[in-house]
Amino acid sequence: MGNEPVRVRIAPSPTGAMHLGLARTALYNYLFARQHQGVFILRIDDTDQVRNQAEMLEPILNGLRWLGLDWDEGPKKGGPYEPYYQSQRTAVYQAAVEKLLACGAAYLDYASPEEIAAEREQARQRGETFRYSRRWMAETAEQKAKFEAQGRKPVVRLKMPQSGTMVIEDLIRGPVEFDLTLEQDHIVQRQDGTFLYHLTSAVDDGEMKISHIIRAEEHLSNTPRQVFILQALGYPLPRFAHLPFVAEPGSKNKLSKRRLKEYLKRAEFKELMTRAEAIARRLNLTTSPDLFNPVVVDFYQKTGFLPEALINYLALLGWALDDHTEYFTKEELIRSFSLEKVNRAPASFDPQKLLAFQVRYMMEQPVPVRTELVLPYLIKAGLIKEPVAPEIREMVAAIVQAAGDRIKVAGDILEYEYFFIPDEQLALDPKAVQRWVAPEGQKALLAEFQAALTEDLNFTKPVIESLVAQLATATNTKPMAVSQALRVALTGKDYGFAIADCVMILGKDRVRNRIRRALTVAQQT
RNA sequence: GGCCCCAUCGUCUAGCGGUUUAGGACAUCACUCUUUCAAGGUGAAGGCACCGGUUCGACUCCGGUUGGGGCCA
Repeated sequence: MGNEPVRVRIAPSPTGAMHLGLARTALYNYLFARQHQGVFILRIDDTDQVRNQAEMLEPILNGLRWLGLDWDEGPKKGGPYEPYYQSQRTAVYQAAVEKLLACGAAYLDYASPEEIAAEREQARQRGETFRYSRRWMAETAEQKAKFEAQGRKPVVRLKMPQSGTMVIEDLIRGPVEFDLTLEQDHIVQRQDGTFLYHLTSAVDDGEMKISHIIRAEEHLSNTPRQVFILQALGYPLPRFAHLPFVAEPGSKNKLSKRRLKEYLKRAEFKELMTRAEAIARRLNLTTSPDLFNPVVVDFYQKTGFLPEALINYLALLGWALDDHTEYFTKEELIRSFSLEKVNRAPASFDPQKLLAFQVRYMMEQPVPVRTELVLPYLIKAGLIKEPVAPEIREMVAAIVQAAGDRIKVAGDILEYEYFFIPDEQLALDPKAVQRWVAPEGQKALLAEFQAALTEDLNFTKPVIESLVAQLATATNTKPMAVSQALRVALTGKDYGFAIADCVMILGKDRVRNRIRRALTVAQQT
């Protein structure tokens, strides 16, 4: 293969969602292409002719763009081998089938499904592996005429070699041997003229001069017949690399969108989902498994993950450079990636580890960047207005700063909606009020703090901190009593970040309002 | 059912015959720090599926068993 340019591809079907497994396959293809200054192709396997083609494809295009896995040839990009939609390539497939027929690599078969089934049943009874007898094969005009006179309609079958072995040199698995006597004469074109996957896939790979086929292991068993097609058609053979599955948590099953409910029984999935649902609720997003599913890339985009974090995590799901390097920029991945180091065993998806990567990437962003990431969520939730006023932006930045890594994904900002809602609408947790505000001593503390907030008070964080401390010593209570009373009054909750930060974020007036209101509420209970 | 693939801590993995009392990361647990909640710091627990063989020596090589997965039916 030496000097052949590297051309790789992914060939997804427009399914309306971008599965994580596809994302990882895309990533590995992308990395391999970039590393070799090659071409990354996106070809759409839409032979099933779904309705709303464009709509069903959009999530995949969007997912690839969001992840920064730009394709060089394909939809919206064009390229020298257009079209990149299989539904528009029937002429190519027809020509390929005719060539296969002409060279004897395929034949017209006039058997009825019942006849095939009968043969299969006989083989089964004899305890043999079924292999079609080719009894209704027609290779000459006379045979054709004879069968057609009987009213039969043909399909096109591959005329697979009936002896020998085929060895696929897989770049990840090494040599894989197949016994050709066990291969079936698979149909490549149905009676209605439509083409089967193996045909379209192999023909396109040949036509598009794909040099390396990097795809999921589910295709490994199908490789011999694709190789047969490729060879019969005279295309140079690409190299193959079969990737292990992205598996579901706790098993080696392929991760599936449909089994979300089961995954949610696991703590690590549940935690992620709870976090995401809190965001979705405030954004009024539907949380049906079809539209909001952690198995799908879109989910992470919606909740405010950084694409870099997903990329990094996905890269390590089935590949490792060495025993210690965990954090890679995309450039580093392009430099270090190698198919030889891809694992052979399925790797199960762990949302917790993904989240750990996310936190790391998030915290690497300086506050102004995190602030910008977070603003769209506040706007979408209707907590702030567009355009964002400078003082609001400043306040958000202060929240982001104070929250630190409590804001793990951008959508987590919505946890702090209490800073944005009007003082009189703040929801106070009754239990928290009961404990930290209602007792006489606690009320007195709040009143004292209120009194200390004079007009001329130098309103800075250190001043607030010492105010809290002084108040505690003066009243002979623990600082915690003061800070918790304030916290509940100001945020409605008994947990959150440093109390001086809360005070500073709200500002003197709002702090006064909220203390006053908390005292009133406490009075009523 | 036939064929193919796979098998190191709960999870992702390093390990490509001796450097290994099997290393790291996430998660877990304990302790610590702490003005709540997080975070931080320190530490702990936890694994080579099994059985044979090859070899002076196997996590590493070979065979088998078991288990898991895929493809074709």
